[in-house]
Amino acid sequence: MDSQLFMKIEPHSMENEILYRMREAIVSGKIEPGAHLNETDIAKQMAVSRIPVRESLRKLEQEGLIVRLPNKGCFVITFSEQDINEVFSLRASLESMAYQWAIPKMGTQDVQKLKDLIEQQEQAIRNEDYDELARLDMHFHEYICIKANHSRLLKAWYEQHAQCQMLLNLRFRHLAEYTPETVPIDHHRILKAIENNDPQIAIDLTYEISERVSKDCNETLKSIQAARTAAQ
Amino acid sequence: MDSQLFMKIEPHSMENEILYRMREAIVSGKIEPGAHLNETDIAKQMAVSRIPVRESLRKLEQEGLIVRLPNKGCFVITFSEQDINEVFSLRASLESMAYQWAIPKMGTQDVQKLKDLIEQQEQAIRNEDYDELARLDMHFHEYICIKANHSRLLKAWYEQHAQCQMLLNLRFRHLAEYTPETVPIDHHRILKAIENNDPQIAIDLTYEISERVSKDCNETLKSIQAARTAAQ
DNA sequence: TAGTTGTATACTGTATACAGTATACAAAAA
DNA sequence: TTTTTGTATACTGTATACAGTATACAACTA
Repeated sequence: MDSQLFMKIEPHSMENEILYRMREAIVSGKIEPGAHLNETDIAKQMAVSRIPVRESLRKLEQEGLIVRLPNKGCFVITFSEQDINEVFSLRASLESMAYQWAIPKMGTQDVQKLKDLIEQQEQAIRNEDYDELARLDMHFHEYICIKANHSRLLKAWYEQHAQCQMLLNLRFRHLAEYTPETVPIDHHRILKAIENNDPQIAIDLTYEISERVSKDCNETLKSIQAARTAAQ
Repeated sequence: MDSQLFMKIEPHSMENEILYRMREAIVSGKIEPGAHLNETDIAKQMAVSRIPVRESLRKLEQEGLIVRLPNKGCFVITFSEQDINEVFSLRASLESMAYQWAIPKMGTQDVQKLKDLIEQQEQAIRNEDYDELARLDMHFHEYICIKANHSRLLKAWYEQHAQCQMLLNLRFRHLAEYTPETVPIDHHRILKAIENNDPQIAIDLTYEISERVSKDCNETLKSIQAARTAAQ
């Protein structure tokens, strides 16, 4: 075989499939926070044995999306005010580090790529496609974290990010006033800091944005709790 | 039962036992970096089935102590220069955050506790008990990270710390000039910053120390590699 | 001899089966 | 009626068994 005819086949374990589906269901909110995840049920639904389900649950536990209680099973994480503050503050701290590592390495094609992402975000807002907006929002930050070229930083960021996504989805479903325009506006400001090769401004912005979103999520949490106690 | 007669029994799964033992063996260097971890062998040695061993290996993978290759198994992590830089830089970044969160909360009894740890370190050096010194070194930083009262930060720190310990053990076994005195000296300087309620100085010190230790470990790595190529 | 293919072996990945534990609820006793 | 105890049930934790895959090496072919 002297030329590359076929694409590489990725080792495709069931576990990755299971993991991916469950993570999606939890992050998107299809499974409610606090819900009990029954291994046998999940295994039956997906037509696999409990073992790969268990192993996926382990990974989700490490990612912080579920909590495991010995001999009781797995439960989707519920966020307290402290949890929300933790998630966003740690994410902000990790992104700050990412800016310090990434900005010196960034060239014009990186700036262009980020510019494109912002434009796509504006388009998504015009289309009222907020799922797409959330994805593009994520890609903007992800791009910078990848550019930092720091695998451990990236891994830690992904873990916090999954929980952020979960909270942002929760906010989107429950908060009346949703202001999608803030996403590209914030990103424009960050991009400017990148173009000026000034990590410190990007870092200050990150903490500012983080603070704001954290506040938003806390309000959402309170309104959900208020609605729940009112219903009872 | 009107009074507390018996201590609570912690749910004691085999897995925790297995996890603890394997982690210790890897961090301490009893198992060489790069070594293949055979599930069946380990299960046999510990007289358990492969399942709890597998689950422990998953956790070690998430902690970054081992690498899993699909259908090939688990291998103890080997550190490249990039890995070493990553581990120490991320740890420094996390500790910086810990200082910002912890220092405002610290009182005289915290300072006293840290002072005691430093004294114990000096005693350990006099006793030439370097295992104990490593433990006390760890406790100093751990105390601050716990005081930050940020569970996600603490979790991320523990993950980096396990790899740091592994590298420091490697250095201890291979590096000729070992200067244990630096540990309490550095800690004295950090403690002073804490007493002065000045996180920024503590942060600057952390990066300085991190840089130094990182350099040391990289040198160790090179000397090990040089010894290996010479042997071949 | 060099390169390819077949085959054995040993390992991981998954399925099934059973043991251990938590929980809810009914029955019994105070 | 309230508290305690027994019991059933359903779940997780673990063991065993087997299927799928990677690797090494022998046999074969050009």
